[in-house]
Amino acid sequence: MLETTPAAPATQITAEHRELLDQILDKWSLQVLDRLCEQPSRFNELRRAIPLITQKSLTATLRRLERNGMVDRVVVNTRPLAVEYRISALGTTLQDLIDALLRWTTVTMPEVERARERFDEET
Amino acid sequence: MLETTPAAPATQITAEHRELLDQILDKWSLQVLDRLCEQPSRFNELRRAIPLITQKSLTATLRRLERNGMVDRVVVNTRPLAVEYRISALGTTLQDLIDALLRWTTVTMPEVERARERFDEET
DNA sequence: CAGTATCCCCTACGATACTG
DNA sequence: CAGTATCGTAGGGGATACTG
Repeated sequence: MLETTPAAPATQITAEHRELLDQILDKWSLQVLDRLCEQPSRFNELRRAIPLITQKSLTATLRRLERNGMVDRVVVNTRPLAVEYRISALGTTLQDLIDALLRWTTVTMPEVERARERFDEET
Repeated sequence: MLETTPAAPATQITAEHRELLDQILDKWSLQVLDRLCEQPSRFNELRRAIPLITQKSLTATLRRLERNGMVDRVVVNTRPLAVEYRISALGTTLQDLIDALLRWTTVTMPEVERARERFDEET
């Protein structure tokens, strides 16, 4: 059988793909990354920029992003100590993707809303 | 200081943005959408294409995608009944984004792996 | 074939309190 | 300031059984 797609996209989603995306497209990461793409920020600056996030979640999100190499944690040894988070070189490769996702949601939202209404009112 | 980015992206992530993305970038949706972009599929075809998904999760995923207007559910009234899922017009607007995400993960994965090792071995 | 219906677990997240 | 530590909960998802 020769009916495999001629120009196969070579994009099979594996468990690894999904795991990585899960760590970067999770509840808070996009917002953190988006902010850090604009400017390096300190811990409490991020909290203020993302008002609904809790300390715990922000810490967890930053650790995860740091572990995956998306964010650099820079400790400035003043007293009291200061910590700055910056997008990493690897992290910047995400910027276009994030922008594209945001643009997509913005453009698509109205149609989605209508689709939901249609779906919901079908008894 | 005039160093604000000249063409500001105007992309503030709101709760609505995140809610929509959560419904489309969740655990199984990408795989389902990816498959449906390639070809319309029946329920059990999807199960076979995505071996690890459970019936329950597949049903839930398809309903959610249908509700958001990404997928069309077409019932063919044969006996026993057949149901075909197809990507919708709205859904196809996601295709490039999904491809971009997959390409990004594929390209980035090795560096991420190295970053994780570095992070993990720092005691 | 294309699903519901249960039960159950686990963990992601929030709330709150405390610390170097 | 920049976090840990602890407790408690909601719900996403799995396993299994059943149905038009």
